[in-house]
Amino acid sequence: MSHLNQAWFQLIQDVAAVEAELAKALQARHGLGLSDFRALQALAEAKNSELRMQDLASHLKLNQSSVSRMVERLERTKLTVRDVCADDKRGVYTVLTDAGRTLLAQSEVTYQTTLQAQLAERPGAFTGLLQPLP
Amino acid sequence: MSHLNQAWFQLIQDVAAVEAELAKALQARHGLGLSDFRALQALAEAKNSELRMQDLASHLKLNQSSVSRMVERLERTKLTVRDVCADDKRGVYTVLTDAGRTLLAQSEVTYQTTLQAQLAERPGAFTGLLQPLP
DNA sequence: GAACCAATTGCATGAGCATACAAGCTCAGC
DNA sequence: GCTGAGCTTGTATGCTCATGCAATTGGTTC
Repeated sequence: MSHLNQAWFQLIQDVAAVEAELAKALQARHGLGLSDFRALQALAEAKNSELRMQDLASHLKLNQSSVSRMVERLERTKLTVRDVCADDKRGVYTVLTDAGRTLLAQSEVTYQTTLQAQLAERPGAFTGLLQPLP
Repeated sequence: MSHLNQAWFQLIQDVAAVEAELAKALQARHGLGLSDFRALQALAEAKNSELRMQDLASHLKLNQSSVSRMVERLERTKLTVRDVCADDKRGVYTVLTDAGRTLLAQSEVTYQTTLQAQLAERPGAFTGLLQPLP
């Protein structure tokens, strides 16, 4: 196996391990999946805390159907609500609720600290990949 | 969102995109999943081209049940065969067949060229992977 | 109405968790 | 020293979940 090949395999596994820890922490402490968390983040950053399904999909690099189902989950737990957009009735806005904003704020602490801890545990694994090289 | 946070998100997406391309290429040209491919690689590198389920699992960082099902797939397509080990009758070796070795050899070309192409398409995203930083 | 776009729904896949099952090992008690 | 209960180790199976692709439904635009 070539050097590049091995390096890639190693990277995949390091990335996967960190992601798994992030997912576990969010799930355990806030009952939130990783994609769900990132969706909330995207909404919070969006204008009016709302996005169309499509925009959410392209931001998260998920396809329409996955987003449709994800939003279904988020709605079931009252973190977002759907809202038809007035100007184009084909479209649906997904809007962050107050509950969603609150949970997001809490989750972000978990996410941030877990991420830092995980990176610290893997010194060298991501050198050059996260900090723009000096 | 913090800088680290953003950088991580970006890395995840780049990695996911490359992995998706690898998976698509392998599936399209050889009818092989990415994990399946990596399993064949692991077997080829192992002594006698055989590994216990467990060892396969720990190498691929998959859990035991996933590997059990994966090996089932590989066997269905005649790429591997199961073989009980004589010394510990609880154990089962998964052994690469000639067909498996042949398919692997072909797939590795696809994998390698796709990987290089993908990395080349994302200049800067993976600096530090190719040349270990000086 | 024809072509198009947005969102949802049906179906298949690959993965994890919990559990069941099977083989071998240990050791107390006779 | 033999036996059998209980533990350990290795594999398989049932269920569930998130995701992708393909087909569908409903609204829009020309």
